[in-house]
Amino acid sequence: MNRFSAKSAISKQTIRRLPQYLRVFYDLHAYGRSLVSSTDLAAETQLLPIVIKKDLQAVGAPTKLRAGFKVAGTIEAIENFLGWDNLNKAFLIGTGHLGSALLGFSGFQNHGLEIVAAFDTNPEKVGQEIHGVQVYHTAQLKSIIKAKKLKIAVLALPGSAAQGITDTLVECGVKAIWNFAPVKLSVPEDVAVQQEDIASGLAELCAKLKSN
Amino acid sequence: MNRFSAKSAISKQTIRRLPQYLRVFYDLHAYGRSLVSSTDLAAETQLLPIVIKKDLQAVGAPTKLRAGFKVAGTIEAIENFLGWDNLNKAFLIGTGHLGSALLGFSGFQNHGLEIVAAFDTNPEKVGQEIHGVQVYHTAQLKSIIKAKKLKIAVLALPGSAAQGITDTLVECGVKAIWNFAPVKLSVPEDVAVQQEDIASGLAELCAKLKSN
DNA sequence: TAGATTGTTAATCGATTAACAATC
DNA sequence: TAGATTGTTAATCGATTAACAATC
Repeated sequence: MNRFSAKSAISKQTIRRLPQYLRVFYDLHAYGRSLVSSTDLAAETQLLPIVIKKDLQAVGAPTKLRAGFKVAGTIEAIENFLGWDNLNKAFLIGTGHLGSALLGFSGFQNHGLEIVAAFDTNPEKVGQEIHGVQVYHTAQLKSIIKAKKLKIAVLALPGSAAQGITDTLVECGVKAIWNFAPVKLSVPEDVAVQQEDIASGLAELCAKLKSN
Repeated sequence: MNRFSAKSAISKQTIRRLPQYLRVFYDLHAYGRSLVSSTDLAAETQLLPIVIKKDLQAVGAPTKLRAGFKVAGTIEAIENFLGWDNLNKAFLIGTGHLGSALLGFSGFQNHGLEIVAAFDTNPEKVGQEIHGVQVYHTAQLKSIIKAKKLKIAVLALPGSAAQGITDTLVECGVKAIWNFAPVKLSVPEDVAVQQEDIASGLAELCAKLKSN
């Protein structure tokens, strides 16, 4: 959020909870429920009813007064808010352990993401298919991004290579980078970066373990 | 944090930043730096100096007035706070794409975690070694946990199986669960759970992308 | 000394939680 | 109607940021 863009009324924490709601609502929908109250959702999610109410309100989920949230409409509202109502094409850089696992994670299809190409410099990987996705040499990065008009990158490579590749991605007009390398990336402010650090979660767990 | 345990003075966000500091300090140490100021660290990490000062203060990192933080001592302080100064033995349940990737992630050795066994029900996996870790049948879970006195579990299995396995783990005396399955686990309050939801990060990225 | 830094308290900001009115 | 719920405003809590004193 920079000082020129409109202030988003929706908190980061709310956004992080949305996929959880979505999963519950998919289940409810599959069971044929058409309405669900925040108290029922609270039992299911271990969140407070007021948190759920506020979160769903924030994305404009439709309600029926005194009866709860409309299941089908809420799914639409969340998917629409996140842009998950149609698939965004993305590509992966780095097909090591983590990268391969990401390619095998079919769940992304439910999350608006379709990985249509992968890149690596390892000659044993280039030319192969991993979980149905073609692996190209990183040298082809620019031409393929431009040809396929890709805007979303997933980075699963060593920290030392991440910033260099990022600069290339920015040049090619990539607008979103999901970064699993343990380095903070520098990008222009019109490029969205989401930094994942698996060690943060482990640190939290270890801190909890010590305090118990 | 329940109402009986002492209130931890250190915030969750601070804890999540500790691994990042640790990486920077390892580098500084490797380069032979013995002192570093919070302003220098700020340039490196893209955090504010005051954030760094407070975070490191919270874990008791040693300083030299007017000169900054002592590199070696700060590494010790962070590692000690997280319990990463000696390896904790852990085990993995579920050797699918993600589980295998976790086994291949050598970085855990730097983060106080050593995965010494893996479990799966798939007959093609049982009896194999993945990245040097033996895969046992889930039926052997109880006996191996007890024999090896394991206290930390890493869950990388389908959501539908997670709670059932968790109940078994709790019975066996497991004290910490790092859960990659997309379900909230119910556990007694003396068991630490860290929930990872990869979709949360993707949701954040998509929200940023839309607002740019 | 001057200046850069840590140390520490206060102010601000944002998210969560509580309270209660409005509704059917 | 009574009661369960959403809707909405206020209070609380926690984390971040600012300000400035103390230090060498």
